[in-house]
Amino acid sequence: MRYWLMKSEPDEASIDHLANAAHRTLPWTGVRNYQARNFMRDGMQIGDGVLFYHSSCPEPGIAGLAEVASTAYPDPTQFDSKSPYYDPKSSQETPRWLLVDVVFKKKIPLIPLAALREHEELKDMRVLARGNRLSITPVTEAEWRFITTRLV
DNA sequence: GCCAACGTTGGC
DNA sequence: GCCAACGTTGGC
Repeated sequence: MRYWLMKSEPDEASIDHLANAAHRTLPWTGVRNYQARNFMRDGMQIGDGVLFYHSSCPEPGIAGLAEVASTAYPDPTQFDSKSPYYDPKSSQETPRWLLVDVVFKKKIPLIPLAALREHEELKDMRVLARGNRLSITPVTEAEWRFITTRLV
């Protein structure tokens, strides 16, 4: 059992979109970074905990809790020439990009980025690291426990 | 809109 | 394989 933080732009897919999706589940489309892909492919298992983070928005921060709901499989948007996530260099035979399904668990009062930075216990969180741009980052069990018991 | 930081691309 | 140029991310 591992823990992750996954960034999403709320205009595209917010915690409310997830809560209202069929089966409260969405495929995590659009990851086009190898490190993030590898976390999904090599690190994630069904049932892993997910901190659902809103990014590139007026109030960035953790907006809810979710769970990994599938193992990794090819992201269909890479094959769709009309999609902004289309990748002409990928092929059905050797898909370059993968995704996992994510299922809603709980909406929480937003924990703003600035609030995360206030806690000594969270100072090493990958998402808070200088210059971090990864859309998926591992979360330690201690960080997960602190956030879900103290900040939620 | 700015800009720091980082990943990717492509010429050599 | 190096590395400069470029594009993207994402907070502010």
